[in-house]
Amino acid sequence: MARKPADQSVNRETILHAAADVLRRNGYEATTMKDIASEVNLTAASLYHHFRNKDALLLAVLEGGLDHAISQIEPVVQSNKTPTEKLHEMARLHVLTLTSNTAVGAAMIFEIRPLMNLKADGRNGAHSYSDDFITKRDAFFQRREYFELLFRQVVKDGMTTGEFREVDIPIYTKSIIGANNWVAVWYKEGGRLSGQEIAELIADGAIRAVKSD
Amino acid sequence: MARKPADQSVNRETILHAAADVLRRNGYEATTMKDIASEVNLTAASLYHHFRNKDALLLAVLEGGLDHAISQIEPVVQSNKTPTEKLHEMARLHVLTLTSNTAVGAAMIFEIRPLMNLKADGRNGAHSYSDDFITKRDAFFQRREYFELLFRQVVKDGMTTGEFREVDIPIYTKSIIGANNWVAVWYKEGGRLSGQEIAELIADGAIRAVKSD
DNA sequence: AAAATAATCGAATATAGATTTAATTATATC
DNA sequence: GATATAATTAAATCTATATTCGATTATTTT
Repeated sequence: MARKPADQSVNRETILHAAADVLRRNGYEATTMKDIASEVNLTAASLYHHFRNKDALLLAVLEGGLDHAISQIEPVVQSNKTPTEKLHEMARLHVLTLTSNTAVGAAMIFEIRPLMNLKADGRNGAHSYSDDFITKRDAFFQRREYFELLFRQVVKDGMTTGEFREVDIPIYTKSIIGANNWVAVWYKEGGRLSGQEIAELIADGAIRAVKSD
Repeated sequence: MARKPADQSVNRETILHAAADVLRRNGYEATTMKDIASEVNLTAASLYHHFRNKDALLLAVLEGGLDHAISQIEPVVQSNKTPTEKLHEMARLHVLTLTSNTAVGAAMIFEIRPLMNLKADGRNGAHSYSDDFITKRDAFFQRREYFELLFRQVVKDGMTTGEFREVDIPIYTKSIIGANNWVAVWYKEGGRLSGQEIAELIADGAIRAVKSD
């Protein structure tokens, strides 16, 4: 057996989905190429036809997740709603994103640290990361800051219009995002509340925390 | 060289502190015994004199962190303050715990998943976890639930007294804890605000989210 | 229907990293 | 001071991966 017939063949997207799933279960470091490969009925070796290496594969998963989240939030910021409405909708969509794709959601949280603090190898014989990987990693973090910036902007606008009280913008933005992100940690499908309901409740709380008296 | 003179000798506590630090930087999976050993000028082999294995060592760090957090929160719950005061103080102390010990704080977040989803080895030749480890792991999670329960109880009390609006207790508790926990992700010493200030601000937000109108 | 390209695999390579073992030296106890 | 125990190490072991390589078969292009 070598190349599989067309209908059993696997494409990049399929691999990314599977990888996200494995990542959610095991985390960055504990995820093996074999784990991912098995998920799509390939061997580890075959993955290297689709991705340069493990780093590249896993980073691609995170990029996809972040892009999706941003694509949800961005239009809301640009709409002509009030800051209150915007913030509510943004928080709601953020949580919804996390509940509907827990794989990516959890990755967005748990893989940050391994990515931030790349093992300072290089001296010892360990694999040092490719330039390409570092570049993409940095771009990922910039985009992640942009995501947060979108929230900050709306909080700021709300303070300007007087809808929001005078809060410390970075702190409150991070609090809101933190509360949202935490959902990815505990949410399990089939629980008492739907993703929709949870998103709504959490968004309500976010607004309450910043609303003027 | 074999046994070092008394003043260069290392004890269990010292190792745990160092381990917490390495853990914060690298995370559970990426932390090697050598990493920890170097931090206290030992060899990896020496660690096995103090701890049965890597699992036991790392779990000990988490246990210590959680115990400390609980020891901070528990007295507040048992005090005769109002629920509003209690919740504020609990959130404040929780955040303060995280900023003053970021190592443990981050561990409490990032090591949950690797611990929850232990690689389902056993079939293949991989090391399966010792019974002792599993037992301690489970105890850790139970204690972690207890920590959350303390918050839930106060939220519930606040609803009873009417100080808090009718919120969904689990969701709001998790939101508050999530916002708090997130601090461990972004907090860096020497930033614009002190841990004290940050803790205060976040606690304010937590109260606002649940306060009655 | 050749020729080129894509997708896959088994097997080989290389290595890091947990754990074990046996030896060595420092403290403690008697 | 002799004996036991504690702390440490270097070296060996063993295994799980990541990654590479060459061969093989399926599509696609010409």
